[in-house]
Amino acid sequence: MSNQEALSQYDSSLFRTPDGYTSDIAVFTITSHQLAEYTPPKMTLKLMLIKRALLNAEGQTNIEAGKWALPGGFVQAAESGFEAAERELEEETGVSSIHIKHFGVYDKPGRDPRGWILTNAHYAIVPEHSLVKRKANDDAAEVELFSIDEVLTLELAFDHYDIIKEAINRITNDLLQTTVAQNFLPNYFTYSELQALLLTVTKDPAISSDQSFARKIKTLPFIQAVPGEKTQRTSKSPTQLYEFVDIDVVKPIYTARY
Amino acid sequence: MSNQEALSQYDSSLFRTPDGYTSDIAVFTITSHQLAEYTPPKMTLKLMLIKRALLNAEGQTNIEAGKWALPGGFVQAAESGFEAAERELEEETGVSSIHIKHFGVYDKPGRDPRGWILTNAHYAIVPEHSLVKRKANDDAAEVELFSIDEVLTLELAFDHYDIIKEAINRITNDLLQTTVAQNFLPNYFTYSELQALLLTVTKDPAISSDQSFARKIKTLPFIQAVPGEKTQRTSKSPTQLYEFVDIDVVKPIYTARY
DNA sequence: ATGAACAATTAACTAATTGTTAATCGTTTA
DNA sequence: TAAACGATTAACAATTAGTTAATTGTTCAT
Repeated sequence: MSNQEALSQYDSSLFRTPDGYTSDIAVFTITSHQLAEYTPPKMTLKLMLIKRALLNAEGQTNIEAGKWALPGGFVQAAESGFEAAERELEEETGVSSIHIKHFGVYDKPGRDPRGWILTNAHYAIVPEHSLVKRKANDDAAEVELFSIDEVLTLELAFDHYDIIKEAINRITNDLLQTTVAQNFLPNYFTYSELQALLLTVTKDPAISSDQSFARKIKTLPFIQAVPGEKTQRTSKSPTQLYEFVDIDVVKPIYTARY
Repeated sequence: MSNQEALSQYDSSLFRTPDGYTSDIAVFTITSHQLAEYTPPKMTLKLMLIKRALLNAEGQTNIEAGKWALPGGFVQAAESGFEAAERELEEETGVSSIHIKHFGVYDKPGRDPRGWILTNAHYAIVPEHSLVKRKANDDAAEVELFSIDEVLTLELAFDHYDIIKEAINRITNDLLQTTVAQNFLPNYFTYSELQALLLTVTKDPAISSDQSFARKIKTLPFIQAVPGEKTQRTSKSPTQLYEFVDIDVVKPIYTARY
């Protein structure tokens, strides 16, 4: 009794199967405003959306045309949903080998009027400069960055409201509870750059106080100073550069201070 | 140019679609050994697996027969993957309205020899007593609980090794960084019961020290003492009972102590 | 009754960390 | 040459953590 034997008896046409399998990507970036030279940046977390074109590549009326949506597309049989997300992100923004993370599946019956279509939701973190060379493809009429506050007020396609809401929630938690922050920063960064980044998603006084945060960063086991490396990009006096150490940290909420 | 018009032009038979869509559930429970009356319990985190039967319901050779696997099954067109997980968990264990959480999709090409079959991975938390009345269904020859250490040494079906590894990782993190622990405990619990639970996934001295933990629990904003409620189930002298308060907590790793 | 046993709780103390304000440093620029 | 300013260090009181020891409340064996 082998798997071969079992396989010969299996026939997927006996029951209904999905009509489509897609991957969507919430592409986050940080826009960094440096008000003047030698000052720390002010950062804002932004999400990239595309406006769905009126006509698709075949010249037919496009589904959910004119609404804002996450970039994405159909998964091919020879790839995983994750690989499809990588491919589509590359097609959409020209960015590859970047941080992408799966965070959910959206499959509520009726979510897509075309039929039983499932989507994998991912979020990606890309540096701002890589979005400059983004190009609209056939399906995407416009591409734009929205701040976290404004994005949920837009008219969004399909169930992308729910997906985006969860994406924002997820990246906020991950930024604070994991070391994904490193994907928004250069390899070597100053304490004030990391601080500016974290302040896009929290108001914790332990982070917003310069003195406390500068003191704290030296004790974090997943960050280390790079000996001798300094920069002047955030201040006139040369500032110590730090880098992430590749360990993963899980800190219980039961031992934190409140 | 309406969605109607666009829909009439959409034909999913033009491209290949998945051959099946399933949901699997990693069912965790805590087995609680109370060594004697009036003592705190020793707890162990366990995962429920089923041994795949040699023949399926139709009397045909079953796929991946004889291996240990996560319970699960096909998602129906009228339900979401999450609802399918709920339904299957209920069929498998008789448990409903319990904590279930989606944590990943497994869709690597070739993962299932029957074709392009995707699975949604969930984990569920069920009280130990509910697994007593579990019943084997047609596909499941045997049902057994395995400790976290031994489960990864078994011969597992499909890519369930990967799924289980991630499930363990996820529940460990969630137990420490969220308030899911409440799903393993009675509504009112003592500090030593919560402590025993957390010690199944961490060795943090701040948790393993009775004195520190008993002092700390009073300051946690998501746990409160239930006035006047005491129990003797963990000690001869009546012990204060606590309950979870329904707020969610996100504590940055950047402000923790190391 | 009496005391041993034991989990829960409190006390007490030292060490470490935090929030805060103030001072100092290094460099640019007017 | 000094003002400006971010980075860094100093200093200190307040809080918290880790630890050991003592106390409390109850059961149970004698």
